[in-house]
Amino acid sequence: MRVNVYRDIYLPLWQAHGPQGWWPLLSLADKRMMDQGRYTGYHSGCYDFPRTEEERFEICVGAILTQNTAWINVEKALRKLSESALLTPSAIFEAPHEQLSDLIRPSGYYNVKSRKLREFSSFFQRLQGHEPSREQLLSVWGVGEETADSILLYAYKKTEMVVDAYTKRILASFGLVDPGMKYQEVKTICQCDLPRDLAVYQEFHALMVAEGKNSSMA
DNA sequence: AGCCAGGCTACCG
DNA sequence: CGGTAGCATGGC
Repeated sequence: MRVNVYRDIYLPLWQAHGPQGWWPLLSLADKRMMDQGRYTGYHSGCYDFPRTEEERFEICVGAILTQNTAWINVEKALRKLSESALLTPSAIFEAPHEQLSDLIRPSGYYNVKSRKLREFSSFFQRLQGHEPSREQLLSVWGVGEETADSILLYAYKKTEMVVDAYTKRILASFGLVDPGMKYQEVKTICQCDLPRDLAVYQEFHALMVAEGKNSSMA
């Protein structure tokens, strides 16, 4: 019988790891835990986020900073931005490159990411609170397919599956995808077996990462 | 002490 | 088109 993504992958991972409560937010984090290198900004079992436009923007910034980067380092950068009152679109857009790149240094690629954040901040301001389309997001310099879908799924609660390196690796281990398969193809494979439900989509992606992280394969 | 992390762009053939 | 160098820090 053919592997079913929901029955054979999602449900077992849910049983193993439980609800992940993505996307993590600074406002929900315990600073003492964070100082020990443990991130605690999750909200397991609650999908009523973001609650404010500030939280929405924070998710977008995190989505850009986490490109090919461990979350622990993104968290440091986010906290620095927040402490310097630079976690708003206008502040980031107006900040000098030197200051911005210095604050986000821990998340790596700080010169490129500094530009990406400025470009995105400009875009976000122009939205005037409206929801961006996937196409609009992709038109922003520094936003690719995965980042666009992360923003749509977690910041705007759209049922768009996020496909990352872990997802491809895990689905490949089930023989569902070939290495080198395009983003959209993998996305379609995930979405066709999963109920079109926000919580399921968010948890599926988060569970992929949880599973991918603790099984240090390759 | 390497290896690698929740990618994307630019440029090459 | 597909393939790949470049970007960079910090944790394990």
